[in-house]
Amino acid sequence: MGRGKIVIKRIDDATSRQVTFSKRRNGLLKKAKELSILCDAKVGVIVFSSTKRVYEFASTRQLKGEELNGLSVKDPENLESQLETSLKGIRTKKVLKKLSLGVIIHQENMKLCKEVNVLQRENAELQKKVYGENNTNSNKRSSMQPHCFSTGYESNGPIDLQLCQPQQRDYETPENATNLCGLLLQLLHEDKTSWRGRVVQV
Amino acid sequence: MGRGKIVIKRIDDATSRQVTFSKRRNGLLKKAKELSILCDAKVGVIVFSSTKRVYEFASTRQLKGEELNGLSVKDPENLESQLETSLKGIRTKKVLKKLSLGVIIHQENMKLCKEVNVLQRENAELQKKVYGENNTNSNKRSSMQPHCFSTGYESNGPIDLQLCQPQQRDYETPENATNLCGLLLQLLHEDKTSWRGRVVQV
DNA sequence: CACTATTTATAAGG
DNA sequence: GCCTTATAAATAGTG
Repeated sequence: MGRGKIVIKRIDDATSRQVTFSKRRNGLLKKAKELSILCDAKVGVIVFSSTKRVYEFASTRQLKGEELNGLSVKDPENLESQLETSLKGIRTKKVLKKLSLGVIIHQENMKLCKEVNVLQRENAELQKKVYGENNTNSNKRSSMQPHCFSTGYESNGPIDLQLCQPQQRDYETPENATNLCGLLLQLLHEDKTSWRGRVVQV
Repeated sequence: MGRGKIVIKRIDDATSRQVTFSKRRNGLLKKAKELSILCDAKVGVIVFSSTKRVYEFASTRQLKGEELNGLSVKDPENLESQLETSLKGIRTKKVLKKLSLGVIIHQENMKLCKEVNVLQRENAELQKKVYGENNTNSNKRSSMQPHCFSTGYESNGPIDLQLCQPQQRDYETPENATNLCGLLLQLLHEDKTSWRGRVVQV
């Protein structure tokens, strides 16, 4: 959407990158706001510039101060109200459930690992039969490890909140993270700092 | 940007709203991804549909398998310690650790499900070649249950823990405990007291 | 930062 | 959902 078409890859020139960052960041935040309004959805966007400045949009926090102080607890738009509803009746068991869920997901993970390994062996056998012994290597896969973290999940390393530090560009170092957790972390962090209007807005 | 101009206000018609939600959600996630790539920024986007599904994008880097080997649910020392550092000063760190682990494991589960499905398809093909069409049934293993995603877990895909529910629910209010949205809300709930009654100035 | 030529997103409608 | 098309919006390149 401009004078010329661009390829989506890191912009090398620092100045251009900064300019584009500024433009597109605003665009993204605007879009986020529009989506939340048009479709009545809860949307959160957080952007860390390479200089570690934070820009964000969060639809659940668009309420004005007065709304947050008063009746908003009953407002269905209010996150807290949602929490209230969502957690109705389970509060006393929530820790147990969380643990249960964790265990179950973990068990499922183990099961899936086994399944993958079995299938891989089976596949290898079948490949032999179909293509002959000497071709099996070409289809070899590395086998799964017990806890199944070997496939390189696409998300995070540790969460980096030290926003003042220059950005590490060493991709071998697991230094930063953004994903759902990171986002929520930041949202919580923002809460901690009172959500004063120091960032954004559209 | 369409056949007609629209005003940014809640779309009344539910169907239109859903359609627009879908389109704009995809657009937003795409933009987020582009921004993160072009400008080398960390970007997180999370969208909760009105049906409680969660869509997210988070700029990430691919971790190498080696970095993740050794991480386990029972012994998440690596992650924990990394989080410990990053979350210094954040009072919700305990919650967030759990949350991070949960999300990571969940994501891993998605990948495993995908992998299993791919392997099964491969297997089926090979079986045909080896044993012929009419024998495939005899070797059919019990396939992954519907709790597996049929499509890959991508950064902008919907997350729904209910689809990954491995076992019969034998704990209470499963509808809350097995839904990611619910889980997140639940986890956030632990921090609710820090939100409640806070004066927010915009 | 302003300007616009272009590309991109998307509203409306199969 | 997916496809098409006309049009609105975003924005790349430029001054």
